[in-house]
Amino acid sequence: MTEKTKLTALDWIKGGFRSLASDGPQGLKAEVLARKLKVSKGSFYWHFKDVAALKTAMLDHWEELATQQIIAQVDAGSPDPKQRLYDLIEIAASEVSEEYGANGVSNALRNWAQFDELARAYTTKIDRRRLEYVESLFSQVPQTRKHAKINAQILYATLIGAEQLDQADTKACLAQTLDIMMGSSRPIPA
Amino acid sequence: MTEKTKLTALDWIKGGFRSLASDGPQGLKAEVLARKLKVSKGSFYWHFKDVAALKTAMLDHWEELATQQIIAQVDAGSPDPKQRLYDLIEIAASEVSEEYGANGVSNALRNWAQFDELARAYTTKIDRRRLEYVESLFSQVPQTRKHAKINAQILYATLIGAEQLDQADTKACLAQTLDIMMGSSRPIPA
DNA sequence: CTGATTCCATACGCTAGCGTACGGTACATT
DNA sequence: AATGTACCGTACGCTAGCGTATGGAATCAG
Repeated sequence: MTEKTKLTALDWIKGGFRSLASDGPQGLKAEVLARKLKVSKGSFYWHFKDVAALKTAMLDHWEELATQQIIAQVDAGSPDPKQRLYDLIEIAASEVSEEYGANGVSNALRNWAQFDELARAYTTKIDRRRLEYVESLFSQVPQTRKHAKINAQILYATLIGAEQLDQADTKACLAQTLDIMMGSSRPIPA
Repeated sequence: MTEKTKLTALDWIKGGFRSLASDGPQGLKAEVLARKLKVSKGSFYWHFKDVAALKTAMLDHWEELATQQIIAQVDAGSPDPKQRLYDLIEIAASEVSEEYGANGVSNALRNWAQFDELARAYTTKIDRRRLEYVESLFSQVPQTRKHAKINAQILYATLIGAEQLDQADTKACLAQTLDIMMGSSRPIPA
């Protein structure tokens, strides 16, 4: 497939995410990426001023995707906010990060952000928007209205934590969390 | 205070955790640690064969602390399992990592483990033991017995996720999670 | 066909960190 | 006092990665 003779900046960005997902922040090196893309680093420094430039480009790209994802979520599927929550966790737990080869990109992103100020600034912003959206859904459901804000935090935190726990089944955790929030212990079949 | 003229291996281990908490896995370098401890790296290579040796020493030390922490939790406080869960989240949310200067050590540990096989082996083992303990508590509470295993996963995942979410109040998330699991929405004052 | 532009390879100097070798000091032991 | 051991400083060669400089190939404009 990938037999283009010339690369574009987007190719480097995608390669950056693949490398980030597989090797962590350590994978975001010019020469490392060049090797994975089968070119020399001379190519890299033509497309980007330095590695910091690639990082901001990656984060900008990710922010764009994240907002698109929210927008698509807003005007799609059932109009029932309760059902929307269940749809949401289904999507969040699958997250195969379609075009980046490796999954777990968002996971690696958060890992990266923990000790990198730039990445942290982006993820904090994105998290805030996502939390606001989930909170708006909870506030539309009678059973969960009173604690909409903290319910959103719990659901999102459960997603993040379960992703990192080898022992836990992310989808099952999210579903059960929603169930007990709604008051029913097992309302949704599958 | 710290005016010892000679260092011990434990000093390097503690320094390693401080550096890990502040700078992430990148902080676990011989020369970096030496600078922070105001000595040369000649000292480091006397106490440890190489950096890998320090890492395993740190992980062994951490595993020891983690098990002690569980044991202390088992035979202390109220005999009521329900109350024990509330005591547990109080402790977990505070976690100031008493002697390592910086808090967030367990957070950094998990971050480290995400792209380091050795660290991952340790954290996986520790997580499993912790989950088993929390599950045993849930299984002793009538309201939560049926879903003891997944409740344990959810509570632990919420802890992990909330710690990494700037927007979230960890203690509040854990308390509310327990509340809805127990069936009461606000049973504990503070 | 000729330039100009785009994209990449190669080579260079520089720094950070690794692990080793060896030398030095402080303290205990006898 | 002499010797040994524990602990640390310094200097060395090595590698990985950074960013720069420069030239070459390929493609497009005219």
